[in-house]
Amino acid sequence: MPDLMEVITSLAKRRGVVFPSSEIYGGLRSFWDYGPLGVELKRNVKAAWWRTMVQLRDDVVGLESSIIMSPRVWEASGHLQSFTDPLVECLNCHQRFRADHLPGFHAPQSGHEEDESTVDMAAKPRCPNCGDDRFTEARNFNLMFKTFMGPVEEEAAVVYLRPETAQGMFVDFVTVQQANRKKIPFGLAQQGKSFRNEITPGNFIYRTREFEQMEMEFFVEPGTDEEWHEYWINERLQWYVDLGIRKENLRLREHSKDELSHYSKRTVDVEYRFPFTDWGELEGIANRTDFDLKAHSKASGEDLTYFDPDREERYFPFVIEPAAGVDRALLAFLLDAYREEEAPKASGGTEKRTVLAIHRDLAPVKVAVLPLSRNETLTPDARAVFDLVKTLWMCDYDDAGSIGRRYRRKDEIGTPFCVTVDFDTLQDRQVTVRERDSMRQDRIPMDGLVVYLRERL
RNA sequence: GCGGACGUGGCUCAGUUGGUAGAGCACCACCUUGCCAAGGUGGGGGUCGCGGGUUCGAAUCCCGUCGUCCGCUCCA
Repeated sequence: MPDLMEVITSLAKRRGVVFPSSEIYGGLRSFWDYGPLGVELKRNVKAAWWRTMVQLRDDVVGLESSIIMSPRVWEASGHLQSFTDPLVECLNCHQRFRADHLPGFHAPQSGHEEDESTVDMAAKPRCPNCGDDRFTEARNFNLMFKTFMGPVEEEAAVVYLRPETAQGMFVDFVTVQQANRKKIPFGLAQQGKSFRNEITPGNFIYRTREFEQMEMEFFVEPGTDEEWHEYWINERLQWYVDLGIRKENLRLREHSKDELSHYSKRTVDVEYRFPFTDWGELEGIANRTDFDLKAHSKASGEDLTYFDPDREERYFPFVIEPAAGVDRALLAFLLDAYREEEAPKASGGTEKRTVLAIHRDLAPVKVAVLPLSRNETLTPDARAVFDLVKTLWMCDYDDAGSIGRRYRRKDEIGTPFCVTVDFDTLQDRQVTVRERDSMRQDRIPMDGLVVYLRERL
């Protein structure tokens, strides 16, 4: 098989799942649009997450905070300082490095993100590539997108697009906790867009500058945080398994001390075996301790502690955060579901069959209604079946081309069930239901179709 | 941003030493067909990424720019 990423990227474009943004202007690097099937797929990924993380639990509630927040949020959270990478370029070979990753480099004072600090040459860091010790000045590069609020582009009106959804949940913690009478342990869950001006985006929708997150902040009593951390690590790994990702393509990876985020005490990633890298992160489960609530308390002057009625005292809860990327999860689901099989051909021999064996809950279209041929005697019944089924599931009506061709088209986009109306239907009021994975066919009475499908969807 | 490769219809590509664009697949219509990518006929679609330059003339040469892929780096 040719490179799987190319196959998936091409399939995504061809079938209107995902394609480059602003393409008529040559595209815009690292931005992507979701077409009709992509939207459905993405909505399904998010819905599946919401269902397990919010709907099926009594200790997690939802939130939708704004993308642009007070700039003071990002000062307090540490993102203005710590989301800044000091970059230097080797004057000899022009390779670029994070200055603070070079041995012997003295990190510049962080502060205003546009400062250019002088590199301490006395320390003599060496280029890891060519060994030269001459570098450009360190340039602080903040990963947050900046924009201006109000009519005048003045410094006072600078605001940022959020680089994570989490801060909304910290800032709103007390309000939700009190308004909804939540007792610890409980969590706030949120899905939404985040923005990071990554130095090097790429690999299709794996790393983009505009992306969607699914994050949950779980507030717990200090001392129980490590236990809860373990709990959520396992829950989150299982979520991907339950949605059909093969276990051998998943693993957990512990962050080393020096790669921990500025807010984290311990982080474990759920990783997927992406084709373009050995293992790539799908989701990070971090123990954020009481870092954020404390920081916001201090910066805002508001008391963000929690009163524990059992212990009869106030404290800052610890936070366990499973933070997943919607787009890269979607990519993993696509990659893992893609199959090329040999299927028997009518005229003998076998032929390639492309199947997206994606979990039913994620499939963009659940049912396709296919009249055996485009024929006005079949149309009324076929339309009637379509009009019924579409009220319950995303449904396709397709009468263009041969029946075999249409089955293959539906396989390629992962439609789990095809309902075929044929000439016998006119007499026996039965339809053929064909299942994607097994290619099994059942003859089902039309008035029992919904029950049949409901049992399998 | 640096090094390397590359940008021709929806997809995969061809295009000879510069002479004003082709194929297969896909798509649409009609006919035929009737349960796993069938056949026939007809059809739509490309200012050859974009912008300059050289030339009588450029998809083919030069410059710039945008974008893609692989490395360096980063995270959801």
